Amino acid sequence: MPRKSYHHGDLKNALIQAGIQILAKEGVAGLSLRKVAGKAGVSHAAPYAHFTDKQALIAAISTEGYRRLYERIEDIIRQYADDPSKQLIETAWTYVDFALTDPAHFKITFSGVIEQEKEHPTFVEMSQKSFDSVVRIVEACQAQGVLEAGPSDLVAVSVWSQVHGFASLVLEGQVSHNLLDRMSLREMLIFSLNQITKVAIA
Amino acid sequence: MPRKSYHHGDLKNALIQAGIQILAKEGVAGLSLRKVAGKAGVSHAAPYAHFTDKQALIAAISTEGYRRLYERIEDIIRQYADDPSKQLIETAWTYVDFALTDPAHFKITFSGVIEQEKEHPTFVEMSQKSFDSVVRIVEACQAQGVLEAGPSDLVAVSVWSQVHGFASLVLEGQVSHNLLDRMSLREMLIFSLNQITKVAIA
DNA sequence: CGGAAATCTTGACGCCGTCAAGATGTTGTC
DNA sequence: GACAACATCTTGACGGCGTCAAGATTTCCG
Repeated sequence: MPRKSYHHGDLKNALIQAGIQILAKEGVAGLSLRKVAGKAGVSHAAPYAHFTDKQALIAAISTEGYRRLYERIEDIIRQYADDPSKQLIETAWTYVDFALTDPAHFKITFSGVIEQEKEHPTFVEMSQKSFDSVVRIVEACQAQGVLEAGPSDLVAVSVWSQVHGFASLVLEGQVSHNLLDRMSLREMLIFSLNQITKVAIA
Repeated sequence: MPRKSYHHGDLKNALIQAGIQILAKEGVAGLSLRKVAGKAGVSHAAPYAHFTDKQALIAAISTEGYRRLYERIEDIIRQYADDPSKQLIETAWTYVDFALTDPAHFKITFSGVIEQEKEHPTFVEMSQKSFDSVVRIVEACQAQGVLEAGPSDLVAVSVWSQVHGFASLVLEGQVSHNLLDRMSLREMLIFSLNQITKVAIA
């Protein structure tokens, strides 16, 4: 889409969105600043008015990924306000669903492509908020005896590890065809979650 | 190290080792075919006699990472032949230890940097062998009532997810300082494993 | 021994991230 | 309303990158 004026108006967000689209179409390897600029209809060096370097754009795209996840988690918490088990399952599934729906965006967000995360405070903040949401779900589950008692942040790390690991394994194709023929990914995920819960959930 | 003859002799392995060293020193972003070639003392296009493209070299480096893990797992199985719980813990820890000791090599091996894995059969074979080792440990644990009964490959996916996820979270810095001050990573890992075992292990 | 095959070098191409210099538009101040 | 300061964007350049083609060198095998 061409722009009317010399100035774009909202180039920063346009670059982030263009980046997400390129990730979806061409994967992590296909993401270049020049292509992102081209897609947004500006010259190849224009992004440097908004991002100090490529890592900064990647950090912004990652932050957007975390924001997307965070908002879905908050929706789920609201939707199943009185059912912590359901919150746990649906949050886990939304995580896996993100990985399947937008693999490259998921990878760049959650697979440590960002090198110096400390230099990107909004990224750290967004990931912290997401983790805090999980802690809240864990605490609700503990209150109902669904999850083992103990420090909620520690249990949350276990749960998050389980789900993150499962999503990663699926993306890497490490889940065998043999297994995939027998049951769906959602069933496998729920099975895995039931390994760490005190009582069965579904 | 200079070489005596026009032909290198074992350039293929030299390139893989050079790649692993560069990963250790400069991270994933610093890995280029030209630097690898330079480190091995050959011209910039020499690698193309042994690898079809950069992805093929990355696949070889990843395969080497899986081989390293596989050999350690087999050592652990032998060392604790009559103690499945110990096998489980030490295998999990060797996985996390790999991530901490050589983060870039770990990432490139286990974090889906390889795009078209089907085109690299030795990589697939090595990852399959590693997974099979885990399945054997799981079955031994199930026989002793340490892990829940059920399809061993399915339970193995749960265990592997847990450990892989934990290692990834640690690498990404998602484990809070607050938590790290209270206990060691090994303690956290053992806590997580105990979430999925029927009886306490240590 | 001689030619085929494997291995390595050289040189080139286009794409990339990044920087410097300058053009263009916007905003705040008197 | 003019104009200076500023933010934004363009143009052009640089070295490094992955990759390919052509040719040089060495090894292998009939």
